[in-house]
Amino acid sequence: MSITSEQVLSVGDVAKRSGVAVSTVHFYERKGLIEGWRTSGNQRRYPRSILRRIAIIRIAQQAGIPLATIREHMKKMTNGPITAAQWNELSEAWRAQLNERITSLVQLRDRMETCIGCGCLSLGDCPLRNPEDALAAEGPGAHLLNS
Amino acid sequence: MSITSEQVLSVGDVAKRSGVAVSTVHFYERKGLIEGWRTSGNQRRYPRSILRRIAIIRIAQQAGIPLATIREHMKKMTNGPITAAQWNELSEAWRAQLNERITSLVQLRDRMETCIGCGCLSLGDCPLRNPEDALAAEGPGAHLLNS
DNA sequence: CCTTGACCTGAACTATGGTTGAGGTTGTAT
DNA sequence: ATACAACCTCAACCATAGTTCAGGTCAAGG
Repeated sequence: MSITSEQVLSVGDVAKRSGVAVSTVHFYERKGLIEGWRTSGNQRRYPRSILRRIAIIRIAQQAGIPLATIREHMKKMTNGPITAAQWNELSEAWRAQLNERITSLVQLRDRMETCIGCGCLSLGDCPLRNPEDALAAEGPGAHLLNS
Repeated sequence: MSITSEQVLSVGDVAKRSGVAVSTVHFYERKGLIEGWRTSGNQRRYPRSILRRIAIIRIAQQAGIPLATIREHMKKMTNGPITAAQWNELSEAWRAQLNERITSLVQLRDRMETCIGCGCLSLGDCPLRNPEDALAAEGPGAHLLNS
């Protein structure tokens, strides 16, 4: 065990306990997602609460939130342990985006299933086919359909 | 309108009608996702069915399938218009991955909602909190929790 | 004939989320 | 005291999914 106590963690301790690589801890610190302090010998030290922060970062990433957005949300929080109120604030914001992602994926799945059921690729009313046909019908103008 | 007919499309026609940029058509061709032929003057020409292929590529991307995987699946198809059977084969494969993504996002959302409801950040039984605590409880061994 | 827009290639650049390696320092155990 | 693991920085590199740009060619209309 390293000399770092239960309360103060080295970068290696953080990596082991959080499950991310040491290089990722460096990376998150460079990106302003986490913060710590340095020893007189310039080595990183973190409070134990950094583990919760990293867990939250990974959760947000699973929800599809980019790191830059996560950082903006996390900046509103204190450095110490995360309170329930802070967690509620974060998760509220992320839940909305998570729901959007889920909704659009479910819609896509449903449309794919409809398509399979109806064998509609040769028909004109396929919901998956329509985006393209709508364009073809409009002629050669600017279509702006990149989303 | 360009000289290219209803059946033969230039790269610009494809871009306009499919809604992707010309550079993206080039890119897809380089990556082996689409195929066409060249005029005597080395300009790209595509059959009209390329539009359906590009529509399918975008659908697969929305489902979270990486281009390399899309290419592998598309390689099994003929160059001409896509048949219902081919579409069924593709969508079967992608639906499975889409369902996995949806399932994991829904689980995440549900866990977040449970967390919000119970204010469990300070308790030991929070399903979102557990991954980290499990590690902390195990001590400093190798944890392999990167997934 | 000649201008102009669309096209060509190849290389470089963007952004995201990291990993890897070189070269040097710190810290702990023996 | 010294060896060895863990740490440091900075730069370069990886993959994914493209976009942009320079320098040159092609083709259609006036």
